[in-house]
Amino acid sequence: MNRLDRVTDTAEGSATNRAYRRLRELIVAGDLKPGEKLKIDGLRKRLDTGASPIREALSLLTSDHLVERIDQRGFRAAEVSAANFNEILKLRCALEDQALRESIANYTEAWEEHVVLAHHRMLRAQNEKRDDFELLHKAFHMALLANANSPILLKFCSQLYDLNIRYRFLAGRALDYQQRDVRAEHAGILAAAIARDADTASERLLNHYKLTGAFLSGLLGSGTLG
Amino acid sequence: MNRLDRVTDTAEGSATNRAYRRLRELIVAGDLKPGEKLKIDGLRKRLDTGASPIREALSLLTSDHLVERIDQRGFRAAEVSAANFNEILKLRCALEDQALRESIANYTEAWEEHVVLAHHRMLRAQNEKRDDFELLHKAFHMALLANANSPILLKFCSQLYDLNIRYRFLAGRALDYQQRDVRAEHAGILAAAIARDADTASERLLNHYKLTGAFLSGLLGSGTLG
DNA sequence: ATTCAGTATTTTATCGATATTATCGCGGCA
DNA sequence: TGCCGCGATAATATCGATAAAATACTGAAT
Repeated sequence: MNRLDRVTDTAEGSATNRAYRRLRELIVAGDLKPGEKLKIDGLRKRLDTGASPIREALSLLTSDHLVERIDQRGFRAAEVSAANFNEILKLRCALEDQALRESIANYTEAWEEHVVLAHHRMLRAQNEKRDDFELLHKAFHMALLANANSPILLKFCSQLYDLNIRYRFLAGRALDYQQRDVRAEHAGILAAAIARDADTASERLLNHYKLTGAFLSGLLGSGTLG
Repeated sequence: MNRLDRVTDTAEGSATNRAYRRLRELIVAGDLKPGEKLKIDGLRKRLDTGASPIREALSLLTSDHLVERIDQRGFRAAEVSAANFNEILKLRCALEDQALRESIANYTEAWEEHVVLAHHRMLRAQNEKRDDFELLHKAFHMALLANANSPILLKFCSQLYDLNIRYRFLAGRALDYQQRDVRAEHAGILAAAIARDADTASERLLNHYKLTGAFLSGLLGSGTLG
């Protein structure tokens, strides 16, 4: 593979990075099912790359709790369970509460503008039903927390976000976002955040998660998921 | 390398696992200095193994925030800074507070016995000045939190513990544990935990961390490190 | 039928080699 | 003198092959 081929590849960066992003997509979106054995050779063919990048990408994904590594017995996609889902929800609420409050405490105009922009981009994608909505939705939520200036906390939140969204995909993408006025919830969080009202912002944010959580928890309980 | 050689190796498990453990030791103990470039070939010779296990171990360590991976530019040991240290301390307090309270809320006799045992082993190692004290010290703290039944939270706490202990090593192992009656602090935490007094236990645990934290923060501020 | 041992097959883990990329140093030029 | 680009060097990333381990399979004995 020479330089020119590289450029025309679907994504830039090293083969490992591409494999990492692609595999994460596949797991989060549920194309690789929970508990499924991730055979190197199969993935090698599927992603059209060597075994080394695959192995390294899978190693990286173990840190995101999306892949489990069993010594000498390869990799498998992380299992899902109601307990796991509830743990993620609880942790998310605790960590994002803290991050959002610190973010607001460190208020700057630059941050406010970033958040407003992220919200607008998300809204636009939502209205146009563009397929990058999920990406921008995450970007909005991360933007809210970014001003906490706490890289580790932010990374934890990002990981938990991905773990959570995986359950949304498993439950069926269409189901959840029709039921409520999610736009209003987002707008409410944004408004409270830029008004520097940490209590209200946090309450709305956590409510936003808990509503989705209760909905998904119901599905999980009724055995809809794997 | 055949089967018999494997068994006589310093540690068991795959080459990747051995490299992972060894590299983590080296970084936490400060033998690999913060910010130091981690050249594959150098480590390959130092640990007497191939490049693949080294790369994979370094990938795993990035998830522990002990190694930074820069695409196409290799790996380096994570930097240290006062800001980073304070972030770790703050997060640790928040997460361990939650974990400890849940652990106590889920009280069982089996858990109580585990904690008592872990405490005793740590104490014995401390009295005999054995070199596995650090390992047993971590085991005691993790045992306190284990009953929260929250694997992700526990893993976060474990990672933060390692990140924190790294600063202790960098500051010089001897310095901190002479100043206070750490034995009494541990005993106090244990007593409150098995008395199921979550408020007291958490207060003592957090104080335990904050005392060490203030001490190290002082050293950091005076430019003793990095 | 069931269990067990031994064998065949699949899969993982690891090595050695190569291609690609970054880095360093030197000489020419403003 | 200082800076830019080019070539040499070093390091990374990746591949293909092999060794080691686990899994699946077969058939005999109970």
